[in-house]
Amino acid sequence: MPRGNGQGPMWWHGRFRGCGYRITVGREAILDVLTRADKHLSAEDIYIKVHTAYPAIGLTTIYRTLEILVNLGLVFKFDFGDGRARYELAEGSKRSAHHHHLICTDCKRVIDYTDFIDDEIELLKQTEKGLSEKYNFMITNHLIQFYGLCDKCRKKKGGD
Amino acid sequence: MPRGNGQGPMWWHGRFRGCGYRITVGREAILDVLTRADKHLSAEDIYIKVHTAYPAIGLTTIYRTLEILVNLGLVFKFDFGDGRARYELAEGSKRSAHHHHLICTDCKRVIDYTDFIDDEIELLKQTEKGLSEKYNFMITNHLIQFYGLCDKCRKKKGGD
DNA sequence: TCCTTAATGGCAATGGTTTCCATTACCAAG
DNA sequence: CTTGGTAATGGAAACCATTGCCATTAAGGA
Repeated sequence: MPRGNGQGPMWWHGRFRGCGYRITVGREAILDVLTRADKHLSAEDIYIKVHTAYPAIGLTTIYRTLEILVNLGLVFKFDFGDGRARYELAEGSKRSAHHHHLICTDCKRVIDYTDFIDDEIELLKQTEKGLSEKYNFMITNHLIQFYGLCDKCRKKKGGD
Repeated sequence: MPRGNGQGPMWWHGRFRGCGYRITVGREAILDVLTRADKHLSAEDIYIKVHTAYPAIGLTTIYRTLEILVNLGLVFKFDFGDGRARYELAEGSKRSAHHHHLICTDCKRVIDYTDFIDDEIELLKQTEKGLSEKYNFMITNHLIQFYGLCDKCRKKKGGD
């Protein structure tokens, strides 16, 4: 069933095999769900979606596969503060242009934004360069999140 | 015992009382530990330190107090990816100039850096302004973290 | 097709954090 | 200085996302 959705002939197979990982039905299903999803999903979200098509696949496999994907850099793992991790396909795969997150600390809603990204990326590059040199750190990734109250929660809280 | 360490006459008492919270020995001890600490502590770290001076204070109280402090904006809560939250006093209190974090994904070491902060803050301000307007979001806080391998772990992994 | 071994699934275990509830102790009022 | 209402507390149990364990299954090279 997960035939790549016409989105290219299993772009990740090579990367997977190259690292000695086998291609399995479960892994294809998980990648398929991640590819279709246009927003961050929790492990359980993914489990539920995969489960409808492949009831045999267990939650443990979801976690194990996600760990591999994160390590391979194919998937990003986020913590939005509600106690469960969220996953989304790294850019370069298909969907999902590079974006950052705006998180409502009240209702936990998450907004992806791509505005201002160019300037942010530019600064990040410079900062990463400076930091790598000064601390002899090999930077592979970054996280930028803004926290606050979304419009709805602002109103709920009364006025400002 | 926690007499504010001569660092000012309980700067947080007013803020606390103003919100209807009572001043208790446990809370003073926790604030004291946070004030002395110059790095991020886990709830358990704090518990252990508080516990030596006040064995009667339980872990539950640590968590409850930290939650209040975070809500009041007196303390920041971080997730460095090792399964336990870290807390540190917000700037404006005493120590801790504004800084961001550099996290080793291998050994979980965390480096605080203040370099480049000025440029980052400048850009963040602009971005926050733009985002607030566009999404009608009241931004109260931000999180910037860089992930990668620290010098030691780079060597361990073999060269580059 | 066969065989080695990675991958899997179900369930138990883990561990940080939260909930519950009876008890304690702030602290404003008298 | 007492008193009383109620927030705060602690200890243990509950929670719950995530991980470990192990016997079973199946990828995929030979």
